[in-house]
Amino acid sequence: MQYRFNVENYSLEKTLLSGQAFRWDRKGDEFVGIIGKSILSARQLENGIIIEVLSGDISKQEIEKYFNINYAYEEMLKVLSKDALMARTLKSMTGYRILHQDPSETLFSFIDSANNSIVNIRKQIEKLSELFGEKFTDEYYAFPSIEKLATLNEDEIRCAGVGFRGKYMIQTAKRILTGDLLNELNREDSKIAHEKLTELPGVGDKIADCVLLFAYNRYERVPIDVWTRKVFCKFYGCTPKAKYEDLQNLAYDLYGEYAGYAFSYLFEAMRMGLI
DNA sequence: ACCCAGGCTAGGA
DNA sequence: TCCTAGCATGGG
Repeated sequence: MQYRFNVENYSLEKTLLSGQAFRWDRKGDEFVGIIGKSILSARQLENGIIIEVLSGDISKQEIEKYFNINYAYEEMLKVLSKDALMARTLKSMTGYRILHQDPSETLFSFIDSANNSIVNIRKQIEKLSELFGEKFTDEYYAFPSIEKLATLNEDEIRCAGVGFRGKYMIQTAKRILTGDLLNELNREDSKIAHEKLTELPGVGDKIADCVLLFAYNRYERVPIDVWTRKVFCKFYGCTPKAKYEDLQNLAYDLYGEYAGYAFSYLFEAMRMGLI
């Protein structure tokens, strides 16, 4: 099955190969990725994208949700462009979008991101899936289930190369299975959701916000890492050791419901030396 | 041999 | 409340 979405300003390269998702690869002029137990191919058009389901039974609706096809992107551009710094940053990264990924996969992927490099995270997630995920077709494995992660011991999970983060994944998996946290977060205010996420082992302020931004469509949340702090220092007069919550509030005062989008652009631009 | 990577935790000031 | 050593692993 193949779907064509006519959307302006949707860059597959910027979106799928950025640091928000880890299971997409460029294969020639297309991008191939895994969502749940489906394999998808994405191709860039001038005024849209084509998504082909290579394997699996993912629905059109689920694809629209994952890619956030109906997000009011133009409105976001319009509002943020009133700010001079944002206007030029947006232009340098046009088409970067925030996806709506699976909460569990996003959570465990970003627990793996602590003091890690994107290249390593990608390798480790593939290895985790190979070792502990369901094999749904030749060479392709789903991301491990929470139940499976909860049964592992530290030695087993370390075979995926995740190092000290393995024990956090196991502990967090066990904790989640005692309740329904990941679903409950949908109904929580963002600040409460952030607090609850940081109670999980291996999840601090920054990783909690990655999960909220990339898996719960909380576009007002800003994952504040070393690069984001550089942005705050260089353009907003902050000091290097400003408190996380203070920076978070400043971002919201500046850009409100678009703060997460704004700083995702600033993050990408800063990392690539564009600003 | 070092240093760094989309940080977090525990322990002490 | 603030500060930092240590953390596994891979790559420069």
